[in-house]
Amino acid sequence: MKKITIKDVARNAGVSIAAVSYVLNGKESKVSQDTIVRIHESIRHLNYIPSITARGLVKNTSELIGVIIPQTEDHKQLVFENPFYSEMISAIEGVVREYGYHIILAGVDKGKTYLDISTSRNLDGAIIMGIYSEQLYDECKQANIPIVLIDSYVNDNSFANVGIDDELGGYLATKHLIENGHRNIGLVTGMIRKEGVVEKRFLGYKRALQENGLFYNPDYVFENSVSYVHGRSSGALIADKFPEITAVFAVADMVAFGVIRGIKESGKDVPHDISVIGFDDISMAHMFLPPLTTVKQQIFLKGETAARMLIEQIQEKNGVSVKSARSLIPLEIVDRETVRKLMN
Amino acid sequence: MKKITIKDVARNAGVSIAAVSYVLNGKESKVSQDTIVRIHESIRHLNYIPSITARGLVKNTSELIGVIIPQTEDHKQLVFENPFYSEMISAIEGVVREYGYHIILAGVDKGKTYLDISTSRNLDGAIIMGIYSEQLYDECKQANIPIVLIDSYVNDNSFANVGIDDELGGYLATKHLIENGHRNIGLVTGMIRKEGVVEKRFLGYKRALQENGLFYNPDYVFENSVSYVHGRSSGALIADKFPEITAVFAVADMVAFGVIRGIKESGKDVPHDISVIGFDDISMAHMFLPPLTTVKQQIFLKGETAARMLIEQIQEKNGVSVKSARSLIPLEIVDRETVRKLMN
DNA sequence: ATATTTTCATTAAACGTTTAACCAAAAGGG
DNA sequence: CCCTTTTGGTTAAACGTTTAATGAAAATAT
Repeated sequence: MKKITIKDVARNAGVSIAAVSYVLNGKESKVSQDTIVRIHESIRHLNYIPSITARGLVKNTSELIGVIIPQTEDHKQLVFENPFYSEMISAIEGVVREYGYHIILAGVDKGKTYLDISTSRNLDGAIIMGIYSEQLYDECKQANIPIVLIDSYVNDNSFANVGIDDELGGYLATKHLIENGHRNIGLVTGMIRKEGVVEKRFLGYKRALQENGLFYNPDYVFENSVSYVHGRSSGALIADKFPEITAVFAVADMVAFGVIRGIKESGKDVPHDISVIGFDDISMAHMFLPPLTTVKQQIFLKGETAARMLIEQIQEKNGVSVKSARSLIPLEIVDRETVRKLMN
Repeated sequence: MKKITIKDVARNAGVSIAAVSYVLNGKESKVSQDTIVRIHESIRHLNYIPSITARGLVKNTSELIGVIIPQTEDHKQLVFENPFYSEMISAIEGVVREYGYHIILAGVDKGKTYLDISTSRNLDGAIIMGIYSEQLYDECKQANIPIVLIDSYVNDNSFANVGIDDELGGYLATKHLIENGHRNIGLVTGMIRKEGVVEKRFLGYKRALQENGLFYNPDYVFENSVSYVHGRSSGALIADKFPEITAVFAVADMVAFGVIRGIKESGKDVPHDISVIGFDDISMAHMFLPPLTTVKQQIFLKGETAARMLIEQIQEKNGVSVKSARSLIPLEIVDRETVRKLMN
């Protein structure tokens, strides 16, 4: 089955391919009403679909936007364990679709990849989430296409940015626990790297402690990975060995699920014996049992915002005003059933 | 910043662009050792990255594989609520990446879309999941690229296929409940459409009932959508109005989560008062509380298999042997904590 | 030494578009 | 009626590759 090209349409309509191209591109001033309809008929009749590839070659576009997400440790897979990413991707896809773009998923491997795919595929733009590597950013600058970063703090203002106030989030979470009468509060967290999201939350945790005259006890921070398993073992550990801890702040909902599990496995109850607050409010949070109290970041809005900012950049790329906007999505505690008010 | 093309490399190395292209494509027999290294040096020095777009034009490829997934009702978004899809995508991405492909996500809209994106983007192949529409399949045939269907029963053998034995799954689930002493078993399900996955599971449910001398009671099937909310309301309904029902089979884990929630909201306990079994074994299933007893389909393996089958098809596309393979991923009950053995 | 083959390189066409440049005919202006 | 503009159209170059065709020089065979 031969592929149908613009040439076929032109022949069928008895015009030049330029004419066809013009109507395809809405430059209808260049062609008469008559031929416009003739061309449209031919298109419809032949079932012609233009090649984005060919167009891309000359216009230097791809109608593709890259979504770069973290990979698993072994670099074999994208990090999809955490629904956080899926939800955001879903949001992103929803908006770019409106504009005729498709998204292409990719991870960043050590060294290689990003610049590669960006230039070899002629991406029209990219959204990078949850990654902070100077090297990556350098590549991005070279690639020189519109980019928006999600949840990145290492940004010398070269890129548009959407994120949340993680420090505030950590603060709010911890304060919420304190307000409910808790004094010995554990923190279950991933690796605390300078300038990382997790570090900010950790900082917020400390600030809340201090502002409320509580002592920061390093023994109460359980630092490993942002994962269910780490949560689970920490939960068990806390329940078993730290009877004074009455509440824990988990830096992500997935971690919180693990913590709760661990606590229960040690024969204690959430929230009766130990309260738990999470972070993110992934959709599973409200489905979980008990429904998880957490710091809600509007994941969907976040993705949407990023996508819109990107589109905007792409569209004004003529105007070159690569405004480095920064959008902060508001945070909010959603109080469900894993935090108990301590009366004493 | 000017884009670096093969031409630049050629000039820099003092050879023709053909020579460069040959070494790029591993046809090194066509060029001497000497120049090979010179060219490689130039490539490295100029930081040259070939344009997949341009190559695609002439080779009629894109190194892109389409992953088509269902959309939400309003057609605004891809269905990502159910982690089932994310997990599969993750698996798919993992394998196609090995071969240098990227995946591009798309939904199918009424009428349009699939054929469009397939031909306009020159997809090298596509994986279609969870969709059964004759129209779509017709389009696929026209598109004439390698395709593998996941979880589809309407297949006249034109396409490769990976799925599970859903009927058996439904059967196993139900039998498991029966073996644990349950006689009045509810079914919470999405719309039962002919030839759909859900129908098969329903059929398995009925068969298990019959084979064990149990009466099939239509009042016990709660049919609406494959969603948490439907599960939740059904769970509540069952707990409230159907005291004789001691176990329910939910056609998906997400539904099961809802059912459990609904039951608990009505003041009953799972599994003490009512047992629940799910289907899929998404990763959340083992994290849930109580950990969900479910029919495990190896989602990851499923995605991987589909991807491998697709790659295979793509690679032998010369040999034209578009073998319409069908791969069945085995099923297995994983017994966790939501099914209780009834002693009576 | 001649004929043949192999090796290494180049040229140019092709892939399917877009778009600047060009042009003829028609329309409008004086 | 001539000059200018507008309208509706075409031609051809360009985008960055791949690859068939071609050919000159070197190697091998006779």
